[in-house]
Order: sequence, then structure tokens, then C-alpha cells
Amino acid sequence: MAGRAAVPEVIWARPERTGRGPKPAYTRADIAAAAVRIADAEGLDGVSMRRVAAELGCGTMSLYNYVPRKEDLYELMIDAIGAEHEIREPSGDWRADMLRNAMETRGIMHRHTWAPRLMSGFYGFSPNSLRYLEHCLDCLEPLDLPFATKTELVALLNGVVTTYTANEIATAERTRSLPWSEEEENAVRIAYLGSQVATGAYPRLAAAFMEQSGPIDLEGVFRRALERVLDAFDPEKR
Amino acid sequence: MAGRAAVPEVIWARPERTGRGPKPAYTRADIAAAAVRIADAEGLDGVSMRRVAAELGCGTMSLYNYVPRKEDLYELMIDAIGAEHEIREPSGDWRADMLRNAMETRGIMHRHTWAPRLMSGFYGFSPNSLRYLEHCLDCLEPLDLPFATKTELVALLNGVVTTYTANEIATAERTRSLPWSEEEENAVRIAYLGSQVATGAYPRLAAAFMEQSGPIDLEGVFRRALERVLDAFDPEKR
DNA sequence: TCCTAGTTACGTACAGCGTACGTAGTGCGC
DNA sequence: GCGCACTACGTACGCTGTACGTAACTAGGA
Repeated sequence: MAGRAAVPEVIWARPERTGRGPKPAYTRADIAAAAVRIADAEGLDGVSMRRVAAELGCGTMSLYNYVPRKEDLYELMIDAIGAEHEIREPSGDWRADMLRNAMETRGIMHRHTWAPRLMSGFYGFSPNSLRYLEHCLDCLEPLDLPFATKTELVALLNGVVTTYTANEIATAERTRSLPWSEEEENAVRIAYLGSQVATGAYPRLAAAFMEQSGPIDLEGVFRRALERVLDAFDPEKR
Repeated sequence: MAGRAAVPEVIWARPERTGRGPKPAYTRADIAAAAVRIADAEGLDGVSMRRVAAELGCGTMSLYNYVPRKEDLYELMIDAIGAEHEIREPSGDWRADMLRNAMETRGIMHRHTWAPRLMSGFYGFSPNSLRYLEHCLDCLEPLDLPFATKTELVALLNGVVTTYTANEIATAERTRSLPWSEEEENAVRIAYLGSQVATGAYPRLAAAFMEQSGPIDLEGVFRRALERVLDAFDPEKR
């Protein structure tokens, strides 16, 4: 009985409510929704236990009855936005379906720009994550590969989506931030990069720098990356 | 003069020291090394401005002369471990070289397990990052593609390395953590996943679950992912 | 039916965080 | 040699996650 952590490792393993005692005033969904609302409006740093409790209208420490650690609150948030995935019947064209899934994930992250920060770094087993994974496997049914490989495809694709979308969001926020205008900001960056490149220490970087003209088409970069990853698993392309 | 942020957006654009006044007692390298030492020993959460200042042997607020924001301290740390990349003459085999680079990055992250948390989420322009990027472009010289595409290759590869290594580290730390043994921990997870799968809501997931036997070979998964990404850019494989 | 054990609710308190601000001392450039 | 830009750093503020203790409540077993 002693020396054991009282709290289960993962929140999804603990039941949402137990029989005894007063009825809980809130559901996990309530709490997740409140946290997501705050994060959307004020950024992830606005999400504190106190702030969420206030949003719900209860005392700070009451929240700990539902969410043993803040980390678990983050898990609830990820699960909550996972519900925004629209699961529809696979078309039979696995590439098209997976591309659609990826673009949808990107859309969700653009709606909740704090999401990549929470997503990158760990693998989720929340109900909606499992649901989404199941759906992906469904879409991949026409593809003749072992399940293990399909899972690897989904993982790789999700990783790329998260990484790239995180970069898009970071770029957008950098652009929108502070007193600088986009032109000035870019000018500062270019000036710095240019000054580095001009030292002659990075000849190939300099060449790449010269070659590029105009702003980068981030969505294009994203789509190309997706296509490449899909190519890598496509038997017809090998 | 008014209404402008006094601090440059990126720390690399501000010179390390200016002529006037007393000589700074520490270099950026000193500070970065101290922070890295703490993070290696006590984890990233151990890295606070106070703690780093103490490690250096100066007052907390003195640190702010060198590092305007904590975020910049993180940048210094990333740059510092970037120095561990061993830049060697390209062999002429771009695939082998890039594979080596990727494995080396993975090694660095395994030595500094806090690194993925800092790396995922933004694009660095630190001196050592530029040096590494230049080196990658050097390795890719034999590959007949425009620079823009090569840069995309490097970015995609780096993203995959970070994502996968982060997952490896998270898995390892989960295993090593708390009073549970690895067997118990896995048992708990499997039991939870199994219980979900047993609901019948995830038939394909269940099939994937059944198909797999024994522990996952994470390094194998990683290497296969790398090969696939490289394939996707290899003209001879298309 | 009542009792009690397991819950919920939540106020207080603590240690720690990033950092704004003010002051004192130092040494280069004019 | 003067002044100013810089370094150094103590104090203080508002914030964080959360341990702990107490009071109210209710479902299950006797």
C-alpha cells in the first residue's frame, strides 16, 4: 500500500467519476473547453490552474479533483481539439484521404495556434487521438502494407504536419508581433542573415540566399513535403 | 526614438560586447556552458535565471546584461550543443553523409535530452546552426537539385530527427521514471490500451495491436523513416 | 435506516519563477 | 579629464504549480 504513486500515470486510465460522494460539478469536457477558450483568446501562457478555475467559476484547488497535474490539463486540451477532426467515409484513394487528413490537422492547429507546442514531444492515447488513428488506418485500407508500416506512415506524416505547421505559426506570429512592420522585421532579419553570409563563411548558404527571390510560399513547401512523404510509402512510385 | 522596442528581436544580431564601460566578466560561451551543465544534470526545469547566475557566480540580474530574455538563454544553449557537430569533408555519397549527420544530431540530443523540447518549435539562425546548414549543403553538392529543394530536404530531415528522437527520449524517461518498473509500466499502458481496443470501437487499431509482438525497435523505426525521407529526394529512386 | 468512508470543494500557504526598476561603480572615447 | 555608456546587483512585484487541512456531502453496507 505504501510507496506507490497514488495518481495513475495517464489521465485516461482514471475514470471520469466515481460513485461515492457529491456529484462533480463539471465534466472533463467542460474543463477542456474552458482551457481551450482561454488558450485561444490569451495564448497558452494564459492557461493557469487559477485562470481555468476562475473561468469555470470554482476555486483553484477544486480543479485538482478533476486534473491531478497541469500536464493532464494539457492532455484534455489536445483531446478536445482532436474532436474537430471530421471523420468521413474513406474514398478509396488513400493518398487523397491522407492528404485531406493532414490538411485538416493543419487547419485545426491554425485555429488553435498553441496546439503544436503541446503536440510536439509526446505521443497521445486520448480517446480522440485513438479515433483519429483508427480513421487513418481506415483510409489506408487500400494500401497493401503491414499494419506496423501503416502506423509508421501515420506517425511520420503527423510529425511532419506538426513541425511544419508550428513553423508557419511561428513565422506568422513573428510577423504580427511588436511595433515592427513586416517589412522592417524582414529587413532586420535579412540584414542579419546577409551580414553573416557576407563574411564568406557560408558560401553555399550564400548561393541559396541569392537564388531565392520574393517571399516563401509556406503552404507550397508544406504540400510538397507531404507529397514526398506519401511518395516514400507508395508502392507505385518506387 | 520612442515606441521602439529597445531589444533586438534575435540575440545573434546584438554584438557580444561593446567598447564602453567595464569589461564583461563572462562570455556568451561561458553562460551557455553553465546553462547546458545545469540542464544536463538537473533537467531543463532546473535552468532558471537565478540558478544559472549562481552557477556562474554572479548576481541574478547581472545575467540580464548578457541575455535580455530567458528565451535567448535557450538560444545560446541550442547553439552551444550545435558545436558538437563534427564537420568533416563530404565523402561524395550524399545519402551516407546525410544519414551520418542525422545520426549525429540524434546522438547529440541523446546526450542532452532537453534539446528536442527547445528545438521543436522554431527555426534557429545561431552561428552553429548556420555552420551545420552550410555543411549539409556541402554534403548535398553531388545532388542535382536547386538550392531551395536542398534546403527543404535539410529542414524535413531535421524535423524528422527531432520528432523521432524526442519520442525516443520520452519513452526512455517514462520507462525510467517513478516507482514502477518497466514491466509494470508497460503492463499498465497495455492494459489501458487493451481496454480501449477491447471496446470494439477501434477494429483496425486492434488488428495492428495484435500483429505487433515484443518491444518496438525504436532505432529501426528511426532509420527506416530517414531512408524514406532520403528516398523521396533521390532522383535515382523515382 | 443510519453510519461511515470516500468524495468534492476550497482557503491558506510556500517555494520558486521571470523580470522591472533603481543605484552604485567602472573605464573608453571625445 | 570629463561624461556617458556600460556592468553589477539588491530589492520587490506579481505570478506560478501545488501540498495540506478542513468542512460539506452522499452512496453503499450493516
